[in-house]
Amino acid sequence: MAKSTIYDIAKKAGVSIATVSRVMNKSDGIADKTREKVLKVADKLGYHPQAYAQGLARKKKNIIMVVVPVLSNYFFMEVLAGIQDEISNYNYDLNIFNIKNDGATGMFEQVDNIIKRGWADGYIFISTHMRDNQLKQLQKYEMPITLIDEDYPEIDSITVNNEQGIQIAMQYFLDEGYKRIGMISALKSSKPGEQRIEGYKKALKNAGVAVDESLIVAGDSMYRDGFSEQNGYEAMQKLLELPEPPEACFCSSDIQAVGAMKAMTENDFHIPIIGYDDITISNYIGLSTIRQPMYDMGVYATGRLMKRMKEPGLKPKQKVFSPELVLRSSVESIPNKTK
Amino acid sequence: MAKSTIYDIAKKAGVSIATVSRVMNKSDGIADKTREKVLKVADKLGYHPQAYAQGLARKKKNIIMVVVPVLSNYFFMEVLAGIQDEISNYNYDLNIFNIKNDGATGMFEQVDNIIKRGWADGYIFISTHMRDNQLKQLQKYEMPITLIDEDYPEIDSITVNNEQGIQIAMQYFLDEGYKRIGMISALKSSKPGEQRIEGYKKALKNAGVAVDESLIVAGDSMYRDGFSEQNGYEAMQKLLELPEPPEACFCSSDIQAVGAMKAMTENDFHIPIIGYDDITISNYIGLSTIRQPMYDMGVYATGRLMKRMKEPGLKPKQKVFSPELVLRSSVESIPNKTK
DNA sequence: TATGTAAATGTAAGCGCTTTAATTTTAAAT
DNA sequence: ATTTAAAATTAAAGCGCTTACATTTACATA
Repeated sequence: MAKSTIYDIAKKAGVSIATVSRVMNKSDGIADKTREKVLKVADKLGYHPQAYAQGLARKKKNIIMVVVPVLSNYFFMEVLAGIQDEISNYNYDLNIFNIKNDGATGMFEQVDNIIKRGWADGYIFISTHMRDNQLKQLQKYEMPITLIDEDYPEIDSITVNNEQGIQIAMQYFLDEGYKRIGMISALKSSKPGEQRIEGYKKALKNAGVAVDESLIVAGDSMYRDGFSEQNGYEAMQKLLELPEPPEACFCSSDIQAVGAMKAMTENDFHIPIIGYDDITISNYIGLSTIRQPMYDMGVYATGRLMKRMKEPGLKPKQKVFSPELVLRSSVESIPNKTK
Repeated sequence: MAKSTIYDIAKKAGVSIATVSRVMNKSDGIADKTREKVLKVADKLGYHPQAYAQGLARKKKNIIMVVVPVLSNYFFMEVLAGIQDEISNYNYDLNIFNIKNDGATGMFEQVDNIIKRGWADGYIFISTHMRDNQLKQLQKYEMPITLIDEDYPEIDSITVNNEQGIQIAMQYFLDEGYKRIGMISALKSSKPGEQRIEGYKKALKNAGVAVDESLIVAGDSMYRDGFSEQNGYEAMQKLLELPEPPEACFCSSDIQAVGAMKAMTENDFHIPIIGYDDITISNYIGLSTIRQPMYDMGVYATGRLMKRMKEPGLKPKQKVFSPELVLRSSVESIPNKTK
């Protein structure tokens, strides 16, 4: 079945292409009889408007594009679920574009190209972690953009107050009387990596506790910037090998905490641990965590983008969600053999 | 910055649009001097070819589209990671299209529309579970398609021998001397749901063990067709409430097994359990499982699709991967209080 | 200097659709 | 039977690009 065009339908139905177009677009001013005739032919020929031709002729693509640096990641999955659910309330299709984080081409260049090429009517960028001057550049394309997990004053953005999140976790530990608190970081040079380390130090300082740099560790595998089970596993190994292991541990992500817990089990040495994110699984494995409302962030971001697409003049808005401490069995202390 | 077209560049550079087009496409037969001149202007005006116009003019979009019914799912994530990595070896962009599984519009109608609209040069459908006559329909669009996790003789497909997988797991339990083996299913009416139940029964029959229907259970929450932690949790609750609980348990997916393990912990009643998939986390929580080479499936599917795009005449090929039993601590028996 | 050839560039048609403005048809009003 | 306004339809331009074909230019050869 060679694909048919609007011309084929028009000819076969004995009308002009304009009429066919109108029928397909459900625009009115078409006699019922004509509509039926056209529809019947279109159906028989398996006709459907070509997305690219439509996109060119209209100035609209009816596409929202979400750009993520990596797919296999819980955080993105949850956020995407929110976006997905919310977008189904509008007449837009969702396209996910996965930019390569291979260093060969920078994040920015790729994002820049995507926008320039005009793929969609609006964009959501998740955790692309671009620099301010780069974000500024994007802005001048005058395209509706919403940022998730990063912010820039002139673009709509959705973030979580990370510093506050860490603060809460650390405060809990401090209140419990722990002073030597380990910190499992990820790629230290990544923006979220940096932020969390900073928050950790700040919390300690506020409590008047000296920072012991040796308690801040990351694993060696840097796949996904270190936000992986393996990385957490390696990091905890290191912590436990310390002459004086920490009494408790804060972890930059739940997924790393999963690895860290394994390391503890294997070494038969358990310290209270708190992760970050509250991915679905955490609830099932008893992992305490700082909850980020990932799903809600996706929903909110989508709503905001839609709004901006309607009213481009809107003043940029920075939405900051608050994290929340969720306590589960992982903070119960289990008697350990003394080292 | 109003977006510029090829005409703007041509005018400003004092050449024809054909020349600009040639420069942008790196086609040869362009004097170095001209190229530089054009490039400079293009750069200054922030020009980049419009994807939709290009797609229309050429007949090629340089896009591979992966269609999935749901995103927040480990299986898809892993498969996608494979696709993603493999595709980066070719000059194609990856687009993920997420069809809504809301019953309002059937899977098929959505998939059909996507193909008809001509979004991409090739498609990969993951777990869309369409019926044979529907798949047959798609086929006549003569578009390169590869199926993952479902098969149809006339379309390239990648699957795992599910029956074999269950067989292996059951055999292990039977060899260990268990006779009352529970089966945590998912949505029983789903294609994979059915398959796994069938495999379970077959394995028992082969071993001459009577099937006890009350040992085949699913949870009540049917979000994601029951392939969720919650569903597994509920299912295991049911199993443990049985007058005579099973001695071991096979689980349709790792993610359900995670929930099931929680139920066991809460009830302080442990039986050996084997999941299905081998998602990354399983290794870290000691979950035994039947490994599906998800990543490899993604890689293979992509390679196959590329090949078909080059040689459309290829005879359809059904690739079947073999599953593998991975034993971890979850099959160790832990003494339980007698009920 | 005239001529042939290859390289460089330009012209214009066309990809499949939308949409404005113009035209034709229909039906209501006189 | 006319006139007229409204409804239905069509013609044609244009969306931004590619590309086959035509034309021009540059240069070597006779």
